[in-house]
Amino acid sequence: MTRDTDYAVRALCFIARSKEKIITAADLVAALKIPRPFLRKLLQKLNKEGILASYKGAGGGFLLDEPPHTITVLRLISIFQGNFELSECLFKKRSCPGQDTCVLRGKIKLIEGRVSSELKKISIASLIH
Amino acid sequence: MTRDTDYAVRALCFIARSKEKIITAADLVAALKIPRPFLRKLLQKLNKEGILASYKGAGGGFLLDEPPHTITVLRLISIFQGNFELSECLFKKRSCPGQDTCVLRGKIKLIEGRVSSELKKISIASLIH
DNA sequence: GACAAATGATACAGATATGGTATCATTAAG
DNA sequence: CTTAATGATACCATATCTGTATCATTTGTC
Repeated sequence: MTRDTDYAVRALCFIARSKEKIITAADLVAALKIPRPFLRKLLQKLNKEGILASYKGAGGGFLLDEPPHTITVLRLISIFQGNFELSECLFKKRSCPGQDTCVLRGKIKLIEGRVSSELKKISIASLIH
Repeated sequence: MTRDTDYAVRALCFIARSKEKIITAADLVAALKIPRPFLRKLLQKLNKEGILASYKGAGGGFLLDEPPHTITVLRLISIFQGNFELSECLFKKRSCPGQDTCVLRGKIKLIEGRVSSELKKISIASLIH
């Protein structure tokens, strides 16, 4: 997990806890000590993904735009780090040399699938309870 | 998995198959089309780890120095990519802000443990059969 | 309407890791 | 002695990660 994802989890947990109340970037900086410009970028991304609603101008800020149980860690990872993959085939176009690599890749994909489904079970809701 | 690890798996499978026969870097380059200097660096590392025995000079090359079933993918990953971790705590020294992160980290560690034990089951022996 | 408080958009920068290259030293067989 | 091999190292290009800086836009309040 990268810092993006980690910060996002913490920010979302904080926002989810303060139900209804609008939260500003400044609030989050104060509470979580995340570098401000970094946090802002990340909040904007969450907004574009439809996870947060944003309100501009004085009195503005952010609110959850989805129920906390639909926001999973798997999803956050895929937002900030691209699709979750433990291993990627190096031979997209070219022919893959021998079967060993593919045997390995097959086993890894299996593990990957299990991990994905575990990460999908971890939601913001499950973290704040 | 990085390219290092991937190449290492393929190289070791190749070497494991040609039992007894000494294998040179040139053989591997020809068979697996891995960039030569990159491969050499990686073979040296496997040698230092005791996985390969090396012989210098004309007629030299590499041999397995361990039975294929003790060479696991988990071990190769830890050699080339450091200890296997899905997520790392960002707050080594400083106090961790709130419990959410630790709750999350706990769940991730659990998944991590399962993945590790799966990766430990995949050995060079299991790949060449 | 002016001002202040907030987000939106974007460009830039430093550090680190990854993937790969180049070079020279060392060893051993013939 | 020459040639074929590995050992050791230093270097480089690129991408990603983490973070900074700046300006534009919107909105509430006086």
